[in-house]
Amino acid sequence: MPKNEFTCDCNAVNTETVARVLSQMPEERAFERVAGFYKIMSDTTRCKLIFALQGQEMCVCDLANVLSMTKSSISHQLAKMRERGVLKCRREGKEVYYSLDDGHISDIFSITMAHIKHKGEEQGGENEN
Amino acid sequence: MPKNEFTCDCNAVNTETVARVLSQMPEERAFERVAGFYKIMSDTTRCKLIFALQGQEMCVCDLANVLSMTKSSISHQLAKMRERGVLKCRREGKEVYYSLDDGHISDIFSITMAHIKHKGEEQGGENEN
DNA sequence: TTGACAGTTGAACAAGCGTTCAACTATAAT
DNA sequence: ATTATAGTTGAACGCTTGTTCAACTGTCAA
Repeated sequence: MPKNEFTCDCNAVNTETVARVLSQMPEERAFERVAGFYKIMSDTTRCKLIFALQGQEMCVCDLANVLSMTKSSISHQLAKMRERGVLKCRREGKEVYYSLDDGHISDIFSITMAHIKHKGEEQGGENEN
Repeated sequence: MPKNEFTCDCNAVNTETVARVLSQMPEERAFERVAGFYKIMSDTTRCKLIFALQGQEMCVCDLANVLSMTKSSISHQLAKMRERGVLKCRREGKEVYYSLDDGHISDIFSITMAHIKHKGEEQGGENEN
């Protein structure tokens, strides 16, 4: 992503507004963190994993059963979520148990779930894999 | 996405837990909606647009200036967000003004921003485009 | 009508991503 | 040691996605 400094191809219309918003804009890094946070929750498989792990820890095998997916696929996603600090894990014998590592995740997830339920079926997404 | 019914390649370990979680799982459609919601916020460009539009409506040209990006690129993203019900727009002369169409978006966005700020620099994402 | 500017749109391209597959490690039981 | 099961990992595949480019529409002013 080159993300040049001046790829903008037009002049501002409301210069005051532009200046004000520009002065309030957080740094690039902040947006990367927020977007990254949302990205980790932007997949149905990972959403299901978060849902399943609300309430108790679960091993890979059981999660694979709940989601009807292969251990490999689940493991890849769990690793990604762990890297991001969303999940933590501990080994117990042959099994590795995963659990939510961050209360905020569960909170935000619940809020969003409620929001979605509230919005209802009015238009729901058609094209989200 | 084939998403077969029985691609799971192992037996459950804690059958009770699996059964309980399975009985509580929302339908597929619900997860698609939640994941879709997060997906629309999982890109730095769109996060910046949401941030910029908290407080006032703005035209494409001004948004392009704030983000230092081309009108085309911005327009593509705005269209996507509008389709999803995140934004609404109105034309005024030559300009088209966009604004947030959903208070929940702003709420959840703010909560997440605060959460990210709270987590601080401890590990921040390294690989999010 | 012509020109300028705001905005949209579709095709194309490259980068990113989720699942699959196969090979691997780790633990436990025989 | 051998076997079985739980889990991980990297490469490969195909699909998705963000930006670019060029051509287009819409509005206003001269």
